[in-house]
Amino acid sequence: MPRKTTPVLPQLELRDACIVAAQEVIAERGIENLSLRDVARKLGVSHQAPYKHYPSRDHLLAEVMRRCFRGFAAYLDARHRFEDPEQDLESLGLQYLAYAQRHPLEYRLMFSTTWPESADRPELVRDATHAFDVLLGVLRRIHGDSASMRKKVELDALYIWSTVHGLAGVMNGQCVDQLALQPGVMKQAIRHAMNRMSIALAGRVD
Amino acid sequence: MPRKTTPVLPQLELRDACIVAAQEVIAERGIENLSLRDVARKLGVSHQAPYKHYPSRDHLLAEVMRRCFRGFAAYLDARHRFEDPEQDLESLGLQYLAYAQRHPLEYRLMFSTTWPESADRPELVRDATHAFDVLLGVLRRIHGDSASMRKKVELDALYIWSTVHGLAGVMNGQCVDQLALQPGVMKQAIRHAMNRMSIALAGRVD
DNA sequence: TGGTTGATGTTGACAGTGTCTACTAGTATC
DNA sequence: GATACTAGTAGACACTGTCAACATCAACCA
Repeated sequence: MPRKTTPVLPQLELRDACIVAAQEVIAERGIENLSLRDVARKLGVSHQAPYKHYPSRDHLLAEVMRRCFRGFAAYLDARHRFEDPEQDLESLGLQYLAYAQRHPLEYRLMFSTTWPESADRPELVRDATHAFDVLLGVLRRIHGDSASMRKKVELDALYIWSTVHGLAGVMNGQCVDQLALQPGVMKQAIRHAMNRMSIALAGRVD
Repeated sequence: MPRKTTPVLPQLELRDACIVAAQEVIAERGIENLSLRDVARKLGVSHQAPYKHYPSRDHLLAEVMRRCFRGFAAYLDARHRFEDPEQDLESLGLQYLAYAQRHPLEYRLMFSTTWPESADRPELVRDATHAFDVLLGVLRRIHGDSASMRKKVELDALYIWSTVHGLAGVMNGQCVDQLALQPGVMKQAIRHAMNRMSIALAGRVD
């Protein structure tokens, strides 16, 4: 007969502590160098202790990713809101880019890491697609939510996501430092790309 | 006194064979599961043999990446050329995306993998930035190469790169399958984004 | 009350990994 | 022929993820 009581505190503590320790290790040594044994050592427990809470290293990593997605979603939701949906869209884009710049590690973890196979798909997906859902919401405020507009909204959402996501990737990718651009170009790049995007969205497309 | 003769064939054979085997392993099991010992086993040599040609696993990986960049550059250079620079730009973008779709693994390896620290920087960088250089070249044909235009060209190059690169990332990312989009949207997404981008580039920006 | 159960932890082992060292065989140069 | 260098092998090391077998201990039920 399974125990029906809720687990007591110390148990939850280790489960959460694993996440925090894992994030620290990732910040110090990178995602690919994350080791469960490091996490255990950092917490002063045996190398098998984390296995009582996560079936495998990948499950732990998946949980870290899920929390990143949640943090990212919360960050986007905390953006400056505007009545005007066009302004709100810009605010959303800038907030997206701000996150990518302030949390490059988390951003890389979310969008440049092969998802662990063991990832708890439905849960992870829900958190992961939140940014896109927000984007869809803003676009619906612009284009309306009629059936005829639905496809258009999604197409524009993909376009915007591509540009912003691409910009984020380019800005903290490894290549961009090596490009020997004119001075000041990188600083202007975001502003310029956002302007171009606004022009694009204002235009008509069949 | 170091030997001055050029190395004979069999030595080069293993050096190159390591790359091919590594690419196979990556295709089968993914980048993060690439092991030098796998490579050695695949080639029927001892686990230490590859070390005679590459100082470390990372050096081998860097060489694989370099060849990917070269193949990518060649693929772009083999695109359909147009007299009209605007058409050429579109051709370049589509070719870029075609590569990303046909060689998702290589694309991921080049743009979503942390570069090995041991990477032979100048060599790798030269091959890695080729795509960007081509893009700059096309834009110079449009805007001219005057000093006053240089910054503008680079800004537009970054914008275009972001959009195309972002599109490629979105198209073969892990998230996009989970978005439950309207039927047919994904197929149109590239066309739509390219159209939007053309509109953006046709517009004026200060 | 005492036995059972399940959660949480430990230790020890295993295979697999990258890499170091020490060795062998061959070959080009002096 | 002596020497030096290259390309390869074999063994060891520390590290990894993970499996299995234990130890505790609180909660539950007879």
